[in-house]
Amino acid sequence: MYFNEDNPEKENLGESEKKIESLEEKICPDGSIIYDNVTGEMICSSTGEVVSRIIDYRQEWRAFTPEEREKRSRTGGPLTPVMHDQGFMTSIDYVDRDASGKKLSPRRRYEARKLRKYQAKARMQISIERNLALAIDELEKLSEALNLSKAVKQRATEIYRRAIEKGMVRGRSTENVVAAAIYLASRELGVPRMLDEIAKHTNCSRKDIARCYRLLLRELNLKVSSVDPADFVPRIAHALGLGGAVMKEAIDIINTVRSLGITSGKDPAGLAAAAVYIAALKHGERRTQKEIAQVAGVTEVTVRNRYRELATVLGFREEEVV
DNA sequence: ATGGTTTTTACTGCGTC
DNA sequence: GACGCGGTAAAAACCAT
Repeated sequence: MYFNEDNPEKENLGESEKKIESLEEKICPDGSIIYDNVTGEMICSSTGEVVSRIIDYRQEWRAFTPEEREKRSRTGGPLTPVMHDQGFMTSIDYVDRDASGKKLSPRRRYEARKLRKYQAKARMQISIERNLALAIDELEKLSEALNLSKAVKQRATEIYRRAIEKGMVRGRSTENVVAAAIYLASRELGVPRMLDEIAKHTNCSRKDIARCYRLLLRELNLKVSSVDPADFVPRIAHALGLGGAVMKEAIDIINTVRSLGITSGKDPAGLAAAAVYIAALKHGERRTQKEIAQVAGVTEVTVRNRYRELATVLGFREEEVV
């Protein structure tokens, strides 16, 4: 069992998501379009042909509170000033005397103190910026390897920034936190990457990333709804060269089964894998359990177990379809 | 720390190509 | 015989208490 929050309802989506939906209707009136969130292709489920490639209209950041919205809008002047001037770093002596050794007046002392305080803050800012720049480098490389969308990248950056502002990176490897941020961001945006997949491209173990991910959730007070198994379907089907019709079928299977309680507590990738297996069978495009398990990131055994459950619930028998 | 649930690992038998 | 599939037992992983 991976994540057993049980939250079947979809988060309501932003304005721009609606734009995509209306686009779907325009192209295919029966609504049977599948959006492949890996390639960004729209696929007609009846013919399986790629209808169009679309770009992601969504903002690459999300705001949960008005303050955040304010903070993340990039129009207008920068709210967190970046210090270019190294000369600004000249430290102000902690002795309350001026250059000639004379004691400062109370007024000037106050000002000096204020300046020191501001300077400390600025120094902090700079160290954060420097670390962030390094992290963004790593993040860029990783998301390149993982084919991540801009939105996910941006969100991951935001998450990392908040993590570092909380001082969470100290004592942890940057790579680890970056990986966790990416994992978190990809889940938030409904394009989940699997832990193993991320771990494969880093020097971090899956466990480390998972631990770090949990920490991020806790420290930043973030809440992520459980992964929708259907989100995995396009990835799996695509990797096996299966068409849109099979994807649609698999998603249908998941949706009909969703309410029956079989899904809770189970690895969503396993369920998606089994659904694709059945869907492929139904369409006479058999793929072996081994193949599916491999691309889904689960074991054959898990595929089998989910398959068995699905088959009994759906009353599915292989002989029925040829 | 402990227990309960789930996945993984490893191994076996059976049927088919 | 190799391969796909189904099953099982024991280990490992995960979450909650």
